[in-house]
Amino acid sequence: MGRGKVEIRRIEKSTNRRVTFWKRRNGLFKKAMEMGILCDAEVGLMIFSSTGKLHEFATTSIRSVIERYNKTQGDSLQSPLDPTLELKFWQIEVAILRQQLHNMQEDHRKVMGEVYGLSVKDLQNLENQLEMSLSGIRMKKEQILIEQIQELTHKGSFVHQENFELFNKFQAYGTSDPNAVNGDTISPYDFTISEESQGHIHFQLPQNFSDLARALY
Amino acid sequence: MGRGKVEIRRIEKSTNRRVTFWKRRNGLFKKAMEMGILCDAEVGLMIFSSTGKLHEFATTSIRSVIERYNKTQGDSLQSPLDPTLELKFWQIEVAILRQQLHNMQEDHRKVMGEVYGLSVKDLQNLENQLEMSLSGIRMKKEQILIEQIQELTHKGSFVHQENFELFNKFQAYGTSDPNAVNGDTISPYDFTISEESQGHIHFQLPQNFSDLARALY
DNA sequence: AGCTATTCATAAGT
DNA sequence: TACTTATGAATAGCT
Repeated sequence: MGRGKVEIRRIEKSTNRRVTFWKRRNGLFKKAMEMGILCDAEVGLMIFSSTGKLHEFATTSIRSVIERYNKTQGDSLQSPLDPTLELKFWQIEVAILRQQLHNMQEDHRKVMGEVYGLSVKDLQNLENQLEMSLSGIRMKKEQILIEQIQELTHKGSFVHQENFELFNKFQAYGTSDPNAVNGDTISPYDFTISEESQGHIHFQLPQNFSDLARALY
Repeated sequence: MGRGKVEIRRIEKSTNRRVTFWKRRNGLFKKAMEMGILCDAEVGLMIFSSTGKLHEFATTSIRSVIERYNKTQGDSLQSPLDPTLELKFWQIEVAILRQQLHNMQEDHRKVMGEVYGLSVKDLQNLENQLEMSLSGIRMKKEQILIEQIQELTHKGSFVHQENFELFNKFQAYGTSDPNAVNGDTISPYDFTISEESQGHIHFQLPQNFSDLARALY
């Protein structure tokens, strides 16, 4: 990355080395942090620059990481320190609290996952099913209307004509936005059944239903 | 980097988390090594994965890095020379953890309250509004039917009779369970529009909608 | 475990 | 010293 490929070997020019050190130090810290967050890991990073200065990063604290390291690796080398009873007490206290915190985090994640996941899924499901359901009802209605037309076709012309006009009125009611009948709105959550270009009836869920689903993501 | 930008937050799917952990672990080690070589630095990196396993990298050795760290930083804290300060460290650690635990509990309560409360409220709201909305649509339909009757009343008896029969057919369609028309079920989530004793049309939400609301309590 | 499409990091340049 | 940009690297989502 950067202008041209770079060989991995000590940068001789100290100015360049210092500049690169800072750039990469920051990059490394960033990635260490991301690793900690993304993968739920405890990360500790210590860097001594060529001038001897310490640069440290840790998701928790370096000391915590070192402690954990010592515990993991074997206590033999760990403590040149005097383990007084009180010291031990506090260390145990820390261990207990860490455990509690960990459990709490697990709980929290679980609940979030379940509630959010389940709700969204169910809501989505429900939305789809409502759409399918209405679609089914609409098709049946259309079918019935068509049957009516066919029935009427077999009657005398005058009566036919009269009935056909009536049919048209019903159809106008049934296939156009009901609000259009008198032009006002029933409620902000009305279903809208609107006539589309192909003459298909489109069932639209109340806007806020989708909003609700989205909000739960 | 990768297909699409990624939010820096805990990866919930453990499989993905493990995969990402390894990819990034290797990336991090590589960059740590490059930093060590390019900038002539001593680098130590410790990572505890979410399963608790230790992953370490160092240009020299972790031990060396820790010792240098202790020399540079916390002679007083880490060394056996001052148990009082050591004690203090652990006490502070306990205080920090307690605070985190407390915050976490607060968070947890808040989220539970909001998610559960809000969802149920919204769902209830939505259910009511759907009912109101359908009720409004139904009333308009009835009004239109009534107008049709009145119109027909002013026409000749034969035509009137014919039309009235037609009207009755539509009414039968419009006020009875649509499933009754041909007897099958469209979907388990169908709205049902059923004729009640007073001839009122009752809009019934899909059963699972109420179930959903209840489940979220 | 490999493969790309993409985003990211950063070496030079200004 | 800090900002910009052309490029090489890292890696997320898929198979």
